Amino acid sequence: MPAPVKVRFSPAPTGFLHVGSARTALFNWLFARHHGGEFILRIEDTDRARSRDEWVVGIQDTLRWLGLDWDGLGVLQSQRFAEYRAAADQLLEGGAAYECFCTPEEIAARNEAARAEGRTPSHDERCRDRSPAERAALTDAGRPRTLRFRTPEEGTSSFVDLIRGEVRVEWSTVTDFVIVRADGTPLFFLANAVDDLEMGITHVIRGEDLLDSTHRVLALRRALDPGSPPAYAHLPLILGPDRSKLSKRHGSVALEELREAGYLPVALRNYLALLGWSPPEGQEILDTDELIATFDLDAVTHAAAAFDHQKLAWMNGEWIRRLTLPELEAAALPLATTRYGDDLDRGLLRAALDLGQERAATLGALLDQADFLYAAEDDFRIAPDSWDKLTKIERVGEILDAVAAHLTTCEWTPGAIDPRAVVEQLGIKPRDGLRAIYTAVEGRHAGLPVFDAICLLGQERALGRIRAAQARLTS
RNA sequence: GCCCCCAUCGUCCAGCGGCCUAGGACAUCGCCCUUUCAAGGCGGUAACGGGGAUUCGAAUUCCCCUGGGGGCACCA
Repeated sequence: MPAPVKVRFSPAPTGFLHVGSARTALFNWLFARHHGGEFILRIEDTDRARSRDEWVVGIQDTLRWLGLDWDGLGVLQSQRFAEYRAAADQLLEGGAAYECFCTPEEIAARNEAARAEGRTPSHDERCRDRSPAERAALTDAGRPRTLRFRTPEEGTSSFVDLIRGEVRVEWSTVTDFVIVRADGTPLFFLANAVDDLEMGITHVIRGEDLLDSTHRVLALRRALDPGSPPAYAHLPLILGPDRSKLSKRHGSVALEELREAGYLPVALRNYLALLGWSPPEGQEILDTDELIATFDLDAVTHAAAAFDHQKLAWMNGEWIRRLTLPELEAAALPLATTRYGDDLDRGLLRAALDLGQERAATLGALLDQADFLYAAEDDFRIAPDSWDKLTKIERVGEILDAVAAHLTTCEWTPGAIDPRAVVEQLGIKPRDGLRAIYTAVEGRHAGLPVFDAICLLGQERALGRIRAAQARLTS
């Protein structure tokens, strides 16, 4: 029986969760769930200066919202410094690591000098073989002291990546690296290797930006433990639409922003899963059970993928349409209360969602179309570009007159409110004439089906808005 | 500069030596439907970066070039 799968998602709490990390979390989660294994959340907050508690909370909150539940309580590396210290001592005693007395300033100056002379900047490892006497003298002189891991001077490092196959690099191009800061706190390499070992992580699935560092982590791991290290799989990176590094400049890349814009977790999981992976049958729309059932690291792409907001929006629309009305209402309620208050009219919300469901790409866009229902008459505003369009409609005054007349006399039920006939009597095609009504009543030239919208709004308010438009037109 | 990874339509993927006159999806264009805008239906445009090599046969294998991305921290 193969060892049970155990993976971890290990973000640094230095900011919000963005689509790249979210995709990494998702792939780890899918892999664990597919194999019936464990998915651990490990917060890598060894850099106390950059880590913030609020980001720890924020990342957990976003992960829960995304639907990626983790097993166990979640681990904070900042609470395990004693373990890392013990491991560091072990490495120092065994000679795998050594004390380095170079200051950051000195190293920077040497690199600068190297560049000036046209040489490749590289750590010179001058502290590598200092005698005990030298070390004592430097310590007595009050020099700061870091712990550096000793990498091989020659030979080749190689490991088999689950996605890319064998990856190799010459040790001569890898310099010794710091594993304990001068202040005694551990760095990523140390904490990472120690935790993966102690937690029994079987598979490390992470971004390709960490590919080169794997050689170093593996060397450290070997110095710590003779057993088999975890298998590694490096995911292709997610790029911006222009294929450059993904950043704020490219629009919403923070999951929280997407959440606020009204993207559905199920749609996000679906879209993110398809960025760098595809199921055997090639379907585009997959629910989470299907994702779990068909996910396979072997099918992960090798090349970086560009993040495409348009496709995400399309997919989100697909998922909005698949929701039942109660599900849609539940999904939209948090955003709706933010807009309209906690005591908003739920019946009105439900009716608006029902009318808008088949056309919206995001919950936010859907609610944009509902704003006119919640606007008090004093606050009701018509979008400038929409008003502009209205004024250009031929015989718009006559149209508004006719519709107003219809609304004063017609029965006030959903089916009875239908001004198409009166518009047609003017010799105007309903298609062309009705555009004005959208703007006058809904404040925008494109929105919810206007007959139903008028019905929801009520006779007084609907007529009031049409008359206001007429007045503005003649003023 | 050095090291590593990668390379099929604008974008995301399929293709894993013959089934490819290269398939699907998003986007885009046209038509239909239509209570605006959408959604939906139908149809179209659009790609194997270049050069060698292997082979009866290459998008699929190998090499070089080019291009893109990543790494080279007392960040992770």
